[in-house]
Amino acid sequence: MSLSLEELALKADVSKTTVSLVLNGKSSIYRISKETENRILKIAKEHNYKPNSIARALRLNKSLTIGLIIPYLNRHFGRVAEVIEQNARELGYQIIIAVTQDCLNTEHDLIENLYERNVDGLILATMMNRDQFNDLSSKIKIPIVLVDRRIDGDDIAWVVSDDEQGTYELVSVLCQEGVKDIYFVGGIEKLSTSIDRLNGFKKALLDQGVECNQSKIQQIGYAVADGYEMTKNIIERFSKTPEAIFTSAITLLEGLLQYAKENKPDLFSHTRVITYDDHPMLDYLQPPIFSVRQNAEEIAKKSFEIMHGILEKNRSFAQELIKPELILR
Amino acid sequence: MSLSLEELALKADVSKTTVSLVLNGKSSIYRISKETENRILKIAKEHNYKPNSIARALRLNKSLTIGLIIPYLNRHFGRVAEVIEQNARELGYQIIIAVTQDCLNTEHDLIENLYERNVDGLILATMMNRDQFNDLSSKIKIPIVLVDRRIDGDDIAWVVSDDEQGTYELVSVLCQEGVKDIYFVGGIEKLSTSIDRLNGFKKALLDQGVECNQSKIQQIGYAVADGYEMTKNIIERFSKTPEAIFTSAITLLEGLLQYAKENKPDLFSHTRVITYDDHPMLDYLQPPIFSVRQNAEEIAKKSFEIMHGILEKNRSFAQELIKPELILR
DNA sequence: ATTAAGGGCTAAATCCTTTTAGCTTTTAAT
DNA sequence: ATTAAAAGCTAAAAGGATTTAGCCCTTAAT
Repeated sequence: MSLSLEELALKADVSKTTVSLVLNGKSSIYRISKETENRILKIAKEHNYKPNSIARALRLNKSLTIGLIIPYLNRHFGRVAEVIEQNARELGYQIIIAVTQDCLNTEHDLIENLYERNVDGLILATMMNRDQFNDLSSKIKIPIVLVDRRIDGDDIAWVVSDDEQGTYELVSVLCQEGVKDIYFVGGIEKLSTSIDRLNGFKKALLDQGVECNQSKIQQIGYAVADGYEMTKNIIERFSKTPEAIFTSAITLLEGLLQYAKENKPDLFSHTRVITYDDHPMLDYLQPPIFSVRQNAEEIAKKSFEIMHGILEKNRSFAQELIKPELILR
Repeated sequence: MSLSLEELALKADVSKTTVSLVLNGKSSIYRISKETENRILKIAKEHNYKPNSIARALRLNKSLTIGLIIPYLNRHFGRVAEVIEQNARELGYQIIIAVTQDCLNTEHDLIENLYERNVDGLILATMMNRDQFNDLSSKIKIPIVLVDRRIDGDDIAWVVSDDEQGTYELVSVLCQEGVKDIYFVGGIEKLSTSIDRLNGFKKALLDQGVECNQSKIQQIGYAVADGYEMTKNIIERFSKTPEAIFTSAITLLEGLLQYAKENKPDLFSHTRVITYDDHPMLDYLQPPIFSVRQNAEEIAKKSFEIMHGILEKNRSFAQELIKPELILR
C-alpha cells in the first residue's frame, strides 16, 4: 500500500504523466503504446497502487465525500444513514455523519464545518425555514438534498415520506370505525413533518365529517419528554377521557406510554392509540397500536440517487414523496 | 468563505509564509512583528479565513478524520456513533461511518477503503479473530481502537461493555429466585460479546449450584431471524417448556417475541425471559422482562478518548470495561 | 570601521495528482 | 528531398497549505 505515482513511474521507466494517463484510461487519447500501457498496468497491479485520495481531492476539487446531517442516529435516521452509506459506497462515495440534536445553531455550525471540509454535497434533515435555506444556498456552492423534512420551493431537492397521506389514511381508518374524538400529539410545529401530518389529520376528520377542535391539537416537540407532557395535558386538562390519541412520532408514543404507565394505567381500556412511525416492538404491546411505517430504505436510496445525479450526471434537483405503509394490528 | 493563504498574503502585503506562520501561532518563534501579526489576524478574521482542509491534509499527512466501522446503525450502535461524533467534533475530528452488516469480507474492504482514504484512525466493531487482526495491524499504520467487541492481546486497544459481569448479575438474579432451568440464546459464537456473555451465564449457574447442560446453549447469530430459530429449537425440541430463556441481544429477544406471538402465545405464562440489551419499549411489555442496559454513551466516550490520546497525546493503547446496568422490572 | 548578533521576513521545496501544451522521433506524402 | 502528419511521450503548472533554510537590514559591540 501507499506507493506514489512517481515511484511507479520510476519502476516503469516512464514519466509520472504517462502513468497517470494510463491509469486514468487515457492511453489511447494520448497515444500511449499498448506495450507501455500494459507494462504500467502490470506494475500498478503488482504493487496494488491506489491513488492518494487527498492529493486527488486537492487537484480535482472533489472529495468523493457527502455530508449527512441529521437530528439523531435513532432507529429511523440510523436506518436512513445506513442505507445511504451503502448506496454511496457502491459508487465510490464516503459519508460523513453529523448530528444536530434538532438544534438550529448546531445545524448551521455543522453545515459550515462540513462545507469547509470540502464535502461534495450535503444531505440534510433540516430545521431551517425557507429564508434561512435560501440564505444558505447563496453562500454554499455545493448541491443540497433535503431528506425527511422538506422546504417548499421550485428548485429545492428533497425526499420525504408522504406524511400527509400516511396520516390521512391512518386517521381515516379510525374514523371509519366510528371513532370521533381524536387528539393530535405533534412535534416541532414549523417542520414539514409536523405540518404535513397535521394536515393529513385534519383532512381525514373533515372528509369523515368529524369536527376538528383546535384544543385537541398539541405541538411541543419530538422528544420523549414532549410526548409525556402532551399526553399529560390531554388527560389532565379534559374531564372526559379521549376516545383516541394520534402521536406523530414513535418518540412521542414512548412519552405517552410512559405517562400512561405512571399515571393512567387504564388508559388503553378507554382510549385507542395510533402513531406515525412503526416499531417492531409494537407487535407485542397490548392492545394493538396501529401505525404508519416510513420506508426508510427508499427514502435513503432516492436521496442519494438525486445527489449522485446532480454530482455526476448533470441532472438538476428532484423531489420525491415516498409512500409509507399502514400497519393495522 | 474560501479565500486562500495567497490571497490573504496579497491583501496583507506580506508573503504567504508569513501569513501561515502567524495563523499557526508561530509569530514569536519567527520574530514576526506584533504590528504585522495584528494586521494579518485582522484581515484573516475579516475575511473569515479557514484553511483548506484538503491541502492541509495533504501537506501534514493528517486528515482529522476517523473511520467508524460497525455492523449496523441500530439502536445501540446508532447511539455509540452519535456520541463518538459529538466528542470527535468538539476536538476537530470528523467521523466517516461505514456498516459491515456483520460480514467479514465487507469489513476488510471497508478497512482498506477507509485506510486508503487517509483516515487518521479506525474505531472498529470487528468480526476479526486475533490472527486476522494481527495481519491487519502489520499492514496498516494507523491506530485502531476496538469497540463493543474485543480481541485479547496486550497491545490492542478496546472499549467494551462488561458482558460477562452483566450477564452474570442478570442470570444470578433469576437463579436466586429459584429458577434453575435456563436456556441461552446466543449470537455469533466467536465474538467476544458471545463468549463473555456465555461465560457470565455459566459462571452464574455454577456459583448458584445449578447444573449447566450444554444442550441448553444455542448460538446461531445476532439477527432477528436467528432469535426466532433458536427459540423455535428450544420450544420444539424439548418436551418440557423451559423455566427461563436468556437472549443475549435485543434482536434475539425480538425473534423470540415473534416466535412466541406466532406459535406459542402462552410462552410467558410458563417461562421467564431475560435479555442482554435494554430497550425503552420493554417497560410496556407484559410480563416484565429483566434486562442489562449497556452504557453506550460511556463506551463511545472512552473509545474516542483513547483514539484521541493515541493520536495527539502520544498515549499508547488502553483497555476499558464499561459497567452495564441491571434493569429489573 | 569592522564584525557579530538579532530582528523581520520570504523563496522555494514539499505533499501527490491531474492536465495542458508541446517536444522529439518516425512515417507518409508530394 | 523536403514537408506534413502522426506516434509516443514528458515537463511543468496547478491545487493550497506548511516548513526549512536563509536573505537583508539594523543595532550593538569591539
